[in-house]
Amino acid sequence: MARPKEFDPDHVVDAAMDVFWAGGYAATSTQDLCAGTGLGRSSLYNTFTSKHELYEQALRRYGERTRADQAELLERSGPVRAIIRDFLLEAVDRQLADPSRRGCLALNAAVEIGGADAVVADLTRADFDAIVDTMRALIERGQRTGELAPGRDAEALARLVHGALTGIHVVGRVAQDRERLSDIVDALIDSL
Amino acid sequence: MARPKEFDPDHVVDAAMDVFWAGGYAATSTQDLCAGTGLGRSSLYNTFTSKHELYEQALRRYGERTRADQAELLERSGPVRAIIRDFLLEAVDRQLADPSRRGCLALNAAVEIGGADAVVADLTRADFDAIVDTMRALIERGQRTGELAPGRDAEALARLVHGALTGIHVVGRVAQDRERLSDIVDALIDSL
DNA sequence: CCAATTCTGGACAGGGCAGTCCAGAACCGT
DNA sequence: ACGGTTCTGGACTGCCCTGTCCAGAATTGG
Repeated sequence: MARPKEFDPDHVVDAAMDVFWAGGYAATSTQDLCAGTGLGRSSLYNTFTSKHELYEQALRRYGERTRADQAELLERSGPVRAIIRDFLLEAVDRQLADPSRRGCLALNAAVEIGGADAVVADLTRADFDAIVDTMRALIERGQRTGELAPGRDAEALARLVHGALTGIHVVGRVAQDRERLSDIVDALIDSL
Repeated sequence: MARPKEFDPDHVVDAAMDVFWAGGYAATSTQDLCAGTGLGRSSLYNTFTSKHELYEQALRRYGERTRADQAELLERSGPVRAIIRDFLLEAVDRQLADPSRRGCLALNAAVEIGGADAVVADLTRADFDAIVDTMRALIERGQRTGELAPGRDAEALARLVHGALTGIHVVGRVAQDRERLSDIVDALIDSL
């Protein structure tokens, strides 16, 4: 019917996600996005309406990815303490292995423009809630199996786990040493 | 000797701190700063070399303020659990009372440009360490008085407290309900 | 009251920004 | 092979950005 696109929009969203992730929203220019995705300006604007729209799509993609990771987490067997511990330590190691320390895209988005942009606020809040839901499910499992003390509020504990994760991502942006981050994990796991 | 400035630079730094705090670094223009401080461009640039320099001074001022708050915290008497709890709940209420949800300036700075700007990374890391130091001092006090279990690593616990505080500031940027934040405090205090 | 110095307001410069536009290229169904 | 449609590259627009400059105003010491 007509000339087909010379690129896969899905891959472009992935590439744009990386560019925004590394530079944030405001400091990333449309030229950066062209360079990072390999598209020309026309193709970018023809497929995605605006910089902001592309950012939203990148955020959505990020949410899909992290939700898939969490679903995989729920399928693991064994002590939930170890599952949560490994999950957090993976975040620590990923953060330290990344030379640009980009942290968590949803967190970065919430902090940078979550206060001024309702759509971004909704997307990031949903991402946060998804992590909390996963953690609550794990904690409830531990309480059922007797691994964890049954009396405590699983939702509140899950939110504390999420708080620890935000600490890892935030402090990890500026900290070089592993202890500052792994201490958080140790103290948390010890507290469950 | 010469014509004196028509403004107090200290007050200007305070005003600039508010402007940056509300809008972040990249999204705040020098015009915004002129409007917020009441200075003309010439006066701004005559006193502070550049937007970035003014941002650094605002960050330093913020550090002074928060360190003073923490020193005051250490002078309180009574159960340290209550002291830490009140400290965190004050952060929750301040966050929810603020319609623009600006959170913590140091955290916002670390997340927005801490990965790319070494000076900002140093300043924010120092702010984080100051909070951790304060919390560790309180926890050690609690361990000495027998209020808290003495065996646990006070430094690691202090970093978990800081993680909870980052959670409050990050989630508080996009959450409206108090429970999402107060749950973190409850679960944490219950874990000390 | 004058001279030296610093401050102030506003105009200005150069560059980068997001987004548009158009001419030509590529494709597909017929 | 051709007509209709969509895509692509690159030039272009208008705006806003940070930072500079300068002419005049304000102040103080002598």
